Amino acid sequence: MVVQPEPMPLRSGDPPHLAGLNPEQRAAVEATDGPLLVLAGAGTGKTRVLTARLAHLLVTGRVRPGQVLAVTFTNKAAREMVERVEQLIGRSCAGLWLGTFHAIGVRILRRHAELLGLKSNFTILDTDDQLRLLRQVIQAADLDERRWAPRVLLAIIQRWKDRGWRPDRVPDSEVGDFALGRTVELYRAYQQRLTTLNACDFGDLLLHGLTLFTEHEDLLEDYRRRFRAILVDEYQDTNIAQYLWLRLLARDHRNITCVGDDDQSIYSWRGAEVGNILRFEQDFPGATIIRLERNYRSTGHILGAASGLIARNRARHGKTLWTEGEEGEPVRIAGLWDDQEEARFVGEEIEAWQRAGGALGETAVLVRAGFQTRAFEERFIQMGLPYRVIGGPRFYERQEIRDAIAYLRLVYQPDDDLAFERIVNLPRRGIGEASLRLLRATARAAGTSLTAAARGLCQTDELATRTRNALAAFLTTLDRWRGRFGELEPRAFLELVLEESGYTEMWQNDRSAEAPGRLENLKELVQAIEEFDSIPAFLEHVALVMENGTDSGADMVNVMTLHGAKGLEFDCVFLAGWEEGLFPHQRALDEGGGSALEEERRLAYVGMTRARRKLTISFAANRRIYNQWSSSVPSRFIEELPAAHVEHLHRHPAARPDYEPDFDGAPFAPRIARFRSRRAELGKVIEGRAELLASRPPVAPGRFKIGDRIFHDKFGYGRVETVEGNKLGIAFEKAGHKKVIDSFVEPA
DNA sequence: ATTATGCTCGTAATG
DNA sequence: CGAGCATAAT
Repeated sequence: MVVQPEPMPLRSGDPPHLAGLNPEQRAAVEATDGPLLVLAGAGTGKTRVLTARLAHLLVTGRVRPGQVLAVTFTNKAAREMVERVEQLIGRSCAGLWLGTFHAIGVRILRRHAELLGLKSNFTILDTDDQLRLLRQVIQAADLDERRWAPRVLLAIIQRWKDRGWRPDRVPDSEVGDFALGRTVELYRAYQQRLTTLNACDFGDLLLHGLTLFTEHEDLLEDYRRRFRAILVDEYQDTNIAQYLWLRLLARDHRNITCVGDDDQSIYSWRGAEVGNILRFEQDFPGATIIRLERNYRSTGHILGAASGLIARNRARHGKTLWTEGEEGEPVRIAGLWDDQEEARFVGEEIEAWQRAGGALGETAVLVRAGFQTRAFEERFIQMGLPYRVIGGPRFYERQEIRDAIAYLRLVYQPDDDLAFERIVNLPRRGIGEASLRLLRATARAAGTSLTAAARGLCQTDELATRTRNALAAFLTTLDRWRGRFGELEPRAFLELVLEESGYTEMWQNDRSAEAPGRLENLKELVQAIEEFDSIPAFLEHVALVMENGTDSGADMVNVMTLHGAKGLEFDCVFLAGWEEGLFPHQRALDEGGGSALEEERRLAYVGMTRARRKLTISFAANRRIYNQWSSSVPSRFIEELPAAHVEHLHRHPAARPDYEPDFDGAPFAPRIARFRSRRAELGKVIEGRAELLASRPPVAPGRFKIGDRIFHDKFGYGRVETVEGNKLGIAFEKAGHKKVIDSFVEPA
């Protein structure tokens, strides 16, 4: 049965967590046990439903906090959820297992580390550490690390871990040419090194969990009994390993709620599998599926344009967003000469927005690739337009922060060889590569850590006296710090280490441009550590989190990548650089098969649905890439937008008859023939329309006539009864008579 | 041990 | 073009 949803009247007796929910939302919140998939379109109140459902479970007494497992994708989302739930139920929900998969993974792993041959104080490695380690592994296998790049191996191993494969489980068919087909051997060696280092990488946090569960039935039973309700946010972003976790844990009671939007799955390159959300009904037979399609965010035109675009994808559940809000302005499309003109155009538009009373903080410029932000930054600086770039290198990934943390790690864990290598000669202590090689060889031969090997080596005369003294002094300093480890507050301790190590001084003496910023960051780190009771607690936090401290309060234009914009919304959004090769990105086009292209299209959809009121899409005919000019052709996504919701502001610059594209040396070169035919089309349209240049609609308007059989994403099959402009009256086979906009409908 | 020079490579970025 | 890394030169 399909019912056109009506806003639910407020019932006076409703508890706060149910107040103001629409019928679908309410159904999702109140659904009883069993697998439940909530397909929540952009701006349909997904977070609201998730928190309300959690509150509902707690308030009705169906579960106690300690019996709920709730997973989110970012720490930020986790924090927000705790906050909102506590607000809804009016008390603390301490004891709740709420966090990212990885945070929950660590928590479980620390409890049972010994079952995996680890100590419970194991270190969590980041990408940098992993690469160092893999380089060693590749070298140890007598392979040329220039031919076989550690990065590539890391990607391969990560991929395998994402799928839940330990070295013994990697299918033969997946062993590629890398390292002459010895990848599994390298993977195994890497895991061995991790164990000796008492370390895990991020993939292990999930993979080891799976090993625990599958090899210790009793333990799995424990957790199954413990978690009587499971909630998962952003299900479209889960990887196979995470899916396997959920399936194991939910097997008995099957009381699992997943919330997500297949149309917003944009992280396959990070291991996410849209398949998980598409397959939900097969994975959890008898599952209830609830669609949230009422959008509270965007205008009708924005929604119509975005829906028309995403409808081109095949791999999707299919939803039709609708709104009771106003139509608003059509989505505007602007063709500019080059990236600078694009930046100028956007800048002027933002000024106009501001003059009309709009806030800068409510505007955003979203780009596909990081380098695109530069043109905007330059222009905004020139104009004196306040802006901030969101994203960029994260705080804890910065060199100086990683160095400082390496000091703490080494003090806390003398066997942390990676930390040792990082800072043993930083600042310079005269312990060079040659000495380090000897140290490594000694450690390896004795099967000990570098610290232990260094101690031994200082008793012999194998090292030059100078080096030996330097090393001995370093070890003594470390031991002194270790002596004061428990006695000082974390902040005082960190300050002591930074001071006595000469690390701060190193940057003070550095004359380079970035040195002041680095000192600034170190200060921030010192501030940040104050919130923690102990250094170990701080290290754990750092390994898992550490946000980029941005002053999100200030009224500034937001500039970021499309990926970075997921989950955010703004009144006025600019989507820049809609050109073939850039967006969709060439890599996606090269891949063939179409699934990569579909992900690009989802990315476009995510970008468009960030906008509440005003949406402008732009493209440039010429762009500098790697400091080389190259010509481009408008993105296919522009043509795919339903004409009814779109307005063209400029004629395409490349439509000039005298325009000669220069595709030579372009990193992503479109086909010249394709370009020429495109130009011919654009020329024709310009003749027809002086000012407004309409894109070629996917199918000509007025394409439906009375009696046509059609298909609608939401209402299914039907027959056209009336036609008024772009509005169709349809007799649906299942859903009765309805008026719909023709862009939501396709010929059956 | 540090510094200079040459080479390659270039989508997105959480835990 | 320029960051990041590896090798060569001092």
